[in-house]
Amino acid sequence: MPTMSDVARAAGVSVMTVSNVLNGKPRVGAETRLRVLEVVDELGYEINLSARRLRSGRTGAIGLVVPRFDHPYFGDLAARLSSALASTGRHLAVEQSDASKEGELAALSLARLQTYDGVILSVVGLGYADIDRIRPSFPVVLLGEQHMPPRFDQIHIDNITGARLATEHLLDRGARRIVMVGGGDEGHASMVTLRTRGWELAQQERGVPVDDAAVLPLDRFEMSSARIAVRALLARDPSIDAFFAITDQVAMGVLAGIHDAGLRVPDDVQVVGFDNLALGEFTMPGLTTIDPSNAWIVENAVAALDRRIADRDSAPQHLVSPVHLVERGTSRASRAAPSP
Amino acid sequence: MPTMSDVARAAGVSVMTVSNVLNGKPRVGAETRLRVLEVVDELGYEINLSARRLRSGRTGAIGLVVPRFDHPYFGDLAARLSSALASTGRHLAVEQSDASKEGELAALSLARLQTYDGVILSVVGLGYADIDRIRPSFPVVLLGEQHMPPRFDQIHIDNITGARLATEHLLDRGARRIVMVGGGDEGHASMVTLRTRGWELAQQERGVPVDDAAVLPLDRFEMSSARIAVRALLARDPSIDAFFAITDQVAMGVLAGIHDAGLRVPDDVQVVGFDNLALGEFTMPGLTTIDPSNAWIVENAVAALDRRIADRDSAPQHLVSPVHLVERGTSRASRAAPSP
DNA sequence: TTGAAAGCGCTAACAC
DNA sequence: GTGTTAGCGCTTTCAA
Repeated sequence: MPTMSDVARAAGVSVMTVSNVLNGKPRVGAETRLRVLEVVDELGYEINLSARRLRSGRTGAIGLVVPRFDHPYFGDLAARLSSALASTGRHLAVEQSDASKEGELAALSLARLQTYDGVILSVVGLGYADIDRIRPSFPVVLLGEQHMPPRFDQIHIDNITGARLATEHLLDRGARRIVMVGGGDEGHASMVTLRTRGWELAQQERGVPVDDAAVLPLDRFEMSSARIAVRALLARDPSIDAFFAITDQVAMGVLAGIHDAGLRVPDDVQVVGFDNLALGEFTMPGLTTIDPSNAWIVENAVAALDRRIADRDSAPQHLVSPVHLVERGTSRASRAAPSP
Repeated sequence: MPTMSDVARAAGVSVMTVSNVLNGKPRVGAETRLRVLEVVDELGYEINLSARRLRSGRTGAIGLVVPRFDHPYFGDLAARLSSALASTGRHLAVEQSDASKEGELAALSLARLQTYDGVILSVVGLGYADIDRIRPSFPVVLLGEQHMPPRFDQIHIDNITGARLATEHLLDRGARRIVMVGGGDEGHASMVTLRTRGWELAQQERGVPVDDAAVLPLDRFEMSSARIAVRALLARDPSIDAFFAITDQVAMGVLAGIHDAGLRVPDDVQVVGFDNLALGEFTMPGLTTIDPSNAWIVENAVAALDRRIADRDSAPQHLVSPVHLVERGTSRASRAAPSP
């Protein structure tokens, strides 16, 4: 495996010249540059990023830490981030925080974070203390709703507004008994707590009494858990005429549960999700949902990270991404024909 | 940011002793070990992985390179791999090969691969030449059907058998005109070519004439492309009574297209997919599909990689993962009632 | 425009 | 059981 000195020797120059050529430094003769590049090609030389990092600090790699690889929401986020970074000559590596919790080295260990120039960290499921251990000087942007040390940049989704839009929409379309699937009060600002709060607020504002029994908590936000819970609930309470699912994935399970119960969507029961996964266009009928503006989130996360990489002491930003309702067929049309 | 010498100084020992403690080397006094660990904790020391890698070669990180982050098949694979590796004290970082093609440094650049102890590379969409540039000594396991330099370990899915099972199943259930969605002949052993071949073989064996016009090629294996193509096709050819979709994601689009055309599944048209995504349990009706045995693939990929990391000259293995049919509601029941 | 020296933080190899 | 020495491959600094 050739090193920079091998290249230097073969090209008859010093290692510094090779380094300068490879880093695009200006003060190199055109002829020298050409010769070096030829030798690089010839020997198949590739730079050792560990050595570069040890000396200079940079790697060109950005990390994204997500709860799970197999959740489509994070797949979408990662793909968008990857494209955004590729256009600036960097690249993305994605790690999962869930699976490694048991290991000695958490995905959050500084050791691992340090291999990146900066990290975007989805804090779903992570505690304040986990995050507080991260050295303040390390460039991190947090994604998520939890209350986190304010010294970090953080981007929230406007969960309350989103949940409110969803619930108001269902009320507008004639729903009278809306079950909040995956809801609850976790005692702190979390996705679950906030979306449930939005669901409550919308009802209060419309003068609809909020029934705590209409919150259907879920152990895990998986399709199968939701399906089973919804099927059982519908069997014992036929008055339910709508579901607000805490995520689109849960909504998929809700749709299946409704189908299992022999009911029709949206005629018997209406459904609204949250996330606007690509998938939602392809359920039958299409899933009405809340769009959390992933493009906006990615754009601002990269900007915040770049700002922090450039200046580690810049004031931390706390941003809230806009949300909007995407109407499809799982909720009833107001007057016009429903969209496909 | 404290270094190992800081720890050594504070603990009144040499850096080597600190290193030995942190690496769990046996020949360290119990008292010394304890003192070192205390100081590590106190200073918040974390090892510098770049330095370790530069010196020793290992990082504890395994790379997985996939075509796209937002394809659920790879999400599933990544999650499984991550768990498998976590149990051996290592961790997984996932990179995307698609987005960076335009960049100077491909995801395949040795520079980037080198930051891992070993890499599992999904070769969908990558060319022979791309892969051939990888230094033979670097531990890589290839995942995919393309013809690749035989010096690499490679794991294939048994695409022909899978496609055959799918097609035979449709024939068994009374289908007479089966469209292969996403099929084609790419002129070399690729997922597309092989699955199409299996579809042909099954028909030939049953004495059903193979109609080349029944291959519906797709630019991209996305739900929306499939949906549009299927809708259009059904409009002009009502004799179609089944679709074999090249992937489950395509199958999702096929189901939507059939629905758009006002036909019912499985009564009017039957559908079989390929991948056995979790999603397939939640379409209505559930998606009949081919299971490519991801658990088997992950287990064997890790084993092959470990073998190669341990001995870079071990003979390359070419493995074929078993496939089987998963019957759900998009194909007709033979005699018993259909599963949910 | 090019090069020599120093050292980033760690561990292999060997001494004690 | 613990310490010393050397050096992984690169870039920073400074000199030529």
